[in-house]
Amino acid sequence: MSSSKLKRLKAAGWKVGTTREFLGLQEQESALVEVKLSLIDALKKSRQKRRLSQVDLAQRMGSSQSRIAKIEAGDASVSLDLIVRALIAAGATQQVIRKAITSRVLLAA
Amino acid sequence: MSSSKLKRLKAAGWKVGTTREFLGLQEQESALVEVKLSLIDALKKSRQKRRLSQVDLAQRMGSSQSRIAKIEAGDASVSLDLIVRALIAAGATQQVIRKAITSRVLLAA
DNA sequence: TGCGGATATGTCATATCTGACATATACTGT
DNA sequence: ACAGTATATGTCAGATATGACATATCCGCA
Repeated sequence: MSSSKLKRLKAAGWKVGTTREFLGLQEQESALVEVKLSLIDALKKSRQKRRLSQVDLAQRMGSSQSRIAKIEAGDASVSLDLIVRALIAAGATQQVIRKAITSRVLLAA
Repeated sequence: MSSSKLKRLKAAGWKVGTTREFLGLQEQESALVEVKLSLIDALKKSRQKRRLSQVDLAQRMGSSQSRIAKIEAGDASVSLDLIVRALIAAGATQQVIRKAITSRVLLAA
């Protein structure tokens, strides 16, 4: 393939490399949502393992019970930052957080 | 320790359980920053490995070159959501993202 | 049945984040 | 020196996330 044609294709937004080397926007969003959900799952477990109420956890991280409830409910208004903050405040270790990152879309290899 | 005293201590924000079972707010924030920085490092590597310019990556994820630059510069205005979105758009795998999560504060075990 | 603790849901003013734009700087090849 | 490409920095209006509050629901337990 000529260099100029390649340039035009890239400019038009085409994936020039290997098929499926990159995810589309929709898939990217799915991957992010799955990562969030798996972290939320880990959060619930961490909090319960430490026997913290939502109020306890909220205090530890300077938030409120209602927001913790929204985090655990997977509310769309909740950021990844907040989820990870909650995990940290709940005493989750590096290992726990790492393992919790899961996604069907974002393959392991 | 009496249950009522325990309650008062908890109310006052004291760590009642094992010493250092939980991090203070300052440490929590440090841990989050370290996680962000290590993910940013992985992002730079992923992008360069795929030979994507900041403009390329921005297009893939519907953002702008200047924002990518700010992400990679560790700008304080950048959310964890955006960092992970960028990693996904740069084609980082689950494994890469997992391994990138690192923090001196947030110990592995 | 009623009480107390825990969790859920809705709303909102404010704080924070975002893409876009302009512009600057850095590096390469000619 | 200049053109082309990549990256950096500052700004800002609009979008999104946040803690706080009120209130509802759920679940033992006396």
